[in-house]
Amino acid sequence: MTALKIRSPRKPKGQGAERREEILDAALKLFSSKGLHTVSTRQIAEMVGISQPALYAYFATKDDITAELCIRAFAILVERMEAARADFRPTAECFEKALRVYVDFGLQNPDAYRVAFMVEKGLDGTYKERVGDRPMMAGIGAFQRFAEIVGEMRDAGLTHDDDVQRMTQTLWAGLHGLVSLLIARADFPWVEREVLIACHISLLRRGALKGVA
Amino acid sequence: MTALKIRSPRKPKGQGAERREEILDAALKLFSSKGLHTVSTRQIAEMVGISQPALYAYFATKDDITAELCIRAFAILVERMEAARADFRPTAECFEKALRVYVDFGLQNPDAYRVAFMVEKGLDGTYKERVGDRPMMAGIGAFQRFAEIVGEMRDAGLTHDDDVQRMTQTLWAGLHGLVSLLIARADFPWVEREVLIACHISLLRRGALKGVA
DNA sequence: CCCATCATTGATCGGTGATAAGTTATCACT
DNA sequence: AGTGATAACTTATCACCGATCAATGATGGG
Repeated sequence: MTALKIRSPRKPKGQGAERREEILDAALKLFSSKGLHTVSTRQIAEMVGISQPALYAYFATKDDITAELCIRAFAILVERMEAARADFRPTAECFEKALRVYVDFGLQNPDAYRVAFMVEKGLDGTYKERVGDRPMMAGIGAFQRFAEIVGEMRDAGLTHDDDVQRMTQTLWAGLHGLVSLLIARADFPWVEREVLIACHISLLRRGALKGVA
Repeated sequence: MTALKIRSPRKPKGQGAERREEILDAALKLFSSKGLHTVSTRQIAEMVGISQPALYAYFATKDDITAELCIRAFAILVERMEAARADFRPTAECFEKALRVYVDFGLQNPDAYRVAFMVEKGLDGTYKERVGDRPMMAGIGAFQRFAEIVGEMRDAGLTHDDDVQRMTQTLWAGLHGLVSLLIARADFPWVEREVLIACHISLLRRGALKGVA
């Protein structure tokens, strides 16, 4: 019988279909500890336990690996933003809490954050051509969740700026600056971290909202 | 005569001592057009008109070239910050102008800015060991000029926060976020750039200063 | 005129991302 | 069991990278 045979996945030497996950895990681990540029495909392959060319069966390019990690990082961020939006009401307190969700995400997932927002993508556009703008689309997705929250604040008449996109981009930039600097320049003589974060978020809140000086 | 012979610079084939400047000029030009990672020492050498190993007579490492460019760029920033401070009076207008000096500098020297604040320095510290923190120190020099301006605003009783370091770090993070994202994510669907900058600076000003809602 | 000096170079090293061709193992089907 | 197709993987290799080194060649001093 076997009227219609479903192609079953083979698992010859390694764990088969999980191989791709193993590669991503190894890559993220290595990127986190050694930095993106200093990690080679051979190192990734060695950690997975396969030969270096074997990677290219799952990813066309090294950049594709980082792009995939980037997309996943954004997915996590989207998840958290949606959670934050679930019990959101347009108040200054909720607003600050949403900003903190972003900061906490970045600081709790510094590796993912690095890959998502701090990776240098060549100016000539070769990266974009090869990898497509899927990572960018994922980023915009996360951004839009944030925009929805800002939109609710605007609708409640609490924001200084009526343009949601503009205000969201500004706030995002403000948050990203703090997170990226804390991650990339951990050895800078920062003021105590929690104090700095609270101070920064307060500043953004004062700058964004009306009548909460 | 010639009681004391000054070592006269030799100019065997090229222009001698100016060679170093030529290298820096070529490197900056290439970095600007093609991005930091995709430019090779051979390309730099070819543009200067010398062989690739000849570079290493002037710079110990490729990173040293970028570091030198970075330091020079920040010298310019310090210069601009001091110029901004020269005719600075503790008003909201002057304050915004100072913020804009930083943003303009970053956008006009994206490669130097990258090297100073956005380049991934392997967490193992190999980069730092080779090149030192001279680029970052140069950046911090500019940071301190900025702190002086914030200090004047505080002394005039215009800031929300009395702690100058804390406030300066917060503002710096806010500015850095905008600059670094505009540089690294140039293809993001940003609101019109000038508008976004103005909006961002206004937000930071509202968040930092009292009674200028 | 010769020599010491030093900027400069071709050759080369280990390492990189990526490709091509060949090998092995598993499958469907007889 | 045997066969062909194919997926998974490997070895060998390519062009290029940053960096090093012995050799080259021009220069100025004695």
